[in-house]
Amino acid sequence: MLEKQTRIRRSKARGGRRENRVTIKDLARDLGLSITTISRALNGYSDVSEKTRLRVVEAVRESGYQPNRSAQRLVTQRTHSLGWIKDERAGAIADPHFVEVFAGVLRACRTENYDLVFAAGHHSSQTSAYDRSIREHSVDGFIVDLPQPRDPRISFLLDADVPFVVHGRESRSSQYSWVDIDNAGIFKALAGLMFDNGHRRIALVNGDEHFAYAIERRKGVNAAIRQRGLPADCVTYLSTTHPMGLAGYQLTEQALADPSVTAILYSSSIMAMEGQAAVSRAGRVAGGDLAVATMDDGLRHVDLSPYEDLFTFARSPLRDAGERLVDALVARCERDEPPSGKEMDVTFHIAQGLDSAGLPKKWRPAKAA
Amino acid sequence: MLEKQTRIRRSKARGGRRENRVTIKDLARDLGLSITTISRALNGYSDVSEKTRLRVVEAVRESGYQPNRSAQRLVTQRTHSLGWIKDERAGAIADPHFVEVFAGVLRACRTENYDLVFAAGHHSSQTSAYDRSIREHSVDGFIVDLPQPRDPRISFLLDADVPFVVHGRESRSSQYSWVDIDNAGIFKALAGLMFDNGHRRIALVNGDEHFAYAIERRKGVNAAIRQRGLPADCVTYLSTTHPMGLAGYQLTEQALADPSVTAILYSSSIMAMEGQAAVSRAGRVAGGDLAVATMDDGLRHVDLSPYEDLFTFARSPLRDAGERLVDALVARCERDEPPSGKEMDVTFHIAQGLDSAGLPKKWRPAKAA
DNA sequence: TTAGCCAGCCAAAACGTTTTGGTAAACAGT
DNA sequence: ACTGTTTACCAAAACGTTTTGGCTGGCTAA
Repeated sequence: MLEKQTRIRRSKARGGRRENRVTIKDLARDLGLSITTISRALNGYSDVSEKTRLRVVEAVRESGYQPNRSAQRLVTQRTHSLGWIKDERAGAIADPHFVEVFAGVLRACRTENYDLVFAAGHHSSQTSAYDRSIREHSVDGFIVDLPQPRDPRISFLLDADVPFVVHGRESRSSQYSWVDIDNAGIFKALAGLMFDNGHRRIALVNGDEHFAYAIERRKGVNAAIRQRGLPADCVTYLSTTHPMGLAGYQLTEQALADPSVTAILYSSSIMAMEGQAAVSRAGRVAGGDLAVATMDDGLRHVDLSPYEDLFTFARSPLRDAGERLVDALVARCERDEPPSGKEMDVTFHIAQGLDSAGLPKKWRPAKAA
Repeated sequence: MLEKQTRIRRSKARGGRRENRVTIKDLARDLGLSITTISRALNGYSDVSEKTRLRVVEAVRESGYQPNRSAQRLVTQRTHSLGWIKDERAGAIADPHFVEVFAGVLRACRTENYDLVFAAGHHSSQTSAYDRSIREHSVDGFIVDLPQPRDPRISFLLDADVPFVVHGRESRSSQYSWVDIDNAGIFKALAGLMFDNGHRRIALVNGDEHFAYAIERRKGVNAAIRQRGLPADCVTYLSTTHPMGLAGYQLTEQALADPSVTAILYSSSIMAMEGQAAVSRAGRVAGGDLAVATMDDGLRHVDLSPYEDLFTFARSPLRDAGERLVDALVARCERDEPPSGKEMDVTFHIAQGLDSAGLPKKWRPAKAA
């Protein structure tokens, strides 16, 4: 016998999960109130008597009622979730810097009671991932990280007029919310400390200069030079597109190939640590005949304690930045606040015994401009 | 003048985001068709003529219509998203093993077109995080990883009768879907190889034996002993609750404190690598007078190439496991398939020149039981 | 007493889909 | 010509909330 073949779905089959969850309707029936009143009681409206509100709250507690998010989403046009589409270049999600920000974001999402929808998108298909997500209405706003100078994702999101927050900044930073540090100012200060202690040949071991943060850092170092009227060649610029693995060692090796280099400024404490093998190998000593300063992002799974007194640190925990990101984004999604930028605090932690030029042993803390 | 104080919400303020998205209603109007027909055309029902379907598809294409997920969620009772509530013990999301699984999960989510809702929950509050998520209806199913022998999260989820998949296994593995490797079999095989090559004192550097996987691995080693009638003290058991950082070095140091140990079996390639410093320090040589075997999880950000010919590896990429997890979970959510378990393939990669006892230099590959 | 106000409640509409249960027209078989 | 089947469509209900725009009855002020 042939099956009749009408109304057969090609795709999704409807599963038969048993749903006997308690809805607002059940509560209304049980309490002899209207749905409206239940809803308004729970949402803090003032036109519900205190007595009734307590009855409702009690009923909610004992029934375990939790409003159905899907229904809320539909009617409020809010999803109560945030999207983060991470560029999945090699190692991106393994990068300890990312992990640190991620941890902060997760924590803040929990306290703000937002869901985080995380995805990894290939670079080329990224705007389409945003596009789809927006048209589907699946999140209220996005987190964008590691912007490039004029980042196409940001162009797209600005155009789509959808809330987002950037970890970092690029050219259009007045048009969106961002959380960042004063990269230029910090590196200007660190390089300045070195110059002011008599160093005349230093190396900058920078991150990937395709990204805005690294460009700013280089600019900061340049500013320190110009401010003092020093020659351009007093800095050896080094950078890497692969900040994990061997970069710290190799770039340090390159930096020390010129024996007149007396100070190295690192863009990350991981590279600074990795570089120590090359320092020893070159017969140099950090905190002895070599000054080392580095940006410290407060990576909790990297143990810097052996270097606490040998390196100078500019410290600004990325985890805090992660939390701020969520706060800023939620402010924008929920209360429609105008774009705002936040420069995270930086504390300077000055190495002892670091001077190679007979100048005062202690660097004075600097205030990032 | 006093403000009238009626109907003031305490919490959420409704934002005024401009919504001019195209809905199914717009399409229906424009095409002169009913909403039903549009919906059915798009969902692959056979009661729409091919001609009409093409018109619909074309209109969708040019209008950029994307069904509103919130509405779909409400009516279908499906969210098309998966939840992963990760225990946020120290270093959990920084662990390279996790990162690898995560990468696989993300990739599979993209191909399956599922959203991943990721959260970090403190151990104590975990079941309540699941509970809330379930009652809110915010995901279709959960990923659970690193089970303990009788894991309370699994108890809870079984009880809640909600789809989930476990990376790993514990006592009740017939009741849920899981993806795992044959931990006992693999470690039985590796230890067996060592014994069969004449080693009589070996060390097991295991992971955290609070977790099922590590317990299984120890059992596997024990089985190898029993099978050969060897004395129990031919294995030194070592394990750590902090597999990152110094554990590899320290445990190796401990293992080699007994100079009669001629082989070390590691639970992770990271520990094996970290242990090399201690090996050198003890004046021993991996692949020379010390046999080293390790589980290799295919961590892509760990460069094992220096050890390719010195260590023996049992290899099973965690990324693949991540992809399987999603496949298994989607099968369960979408098609309500019964629980199924999957043991991932393992390939053995045998070190050369590893024998310290004058026995054949090549180990023969073993089939994990 | 009466108008006005306020506190406290509610019915119904709306959000944007999917699904149910049809109908009308065309076609086929007798 | 009549009956049944098939094709191609559709109106309305449903999903579970929030919000709008009421209404009622009691209190206050004149």
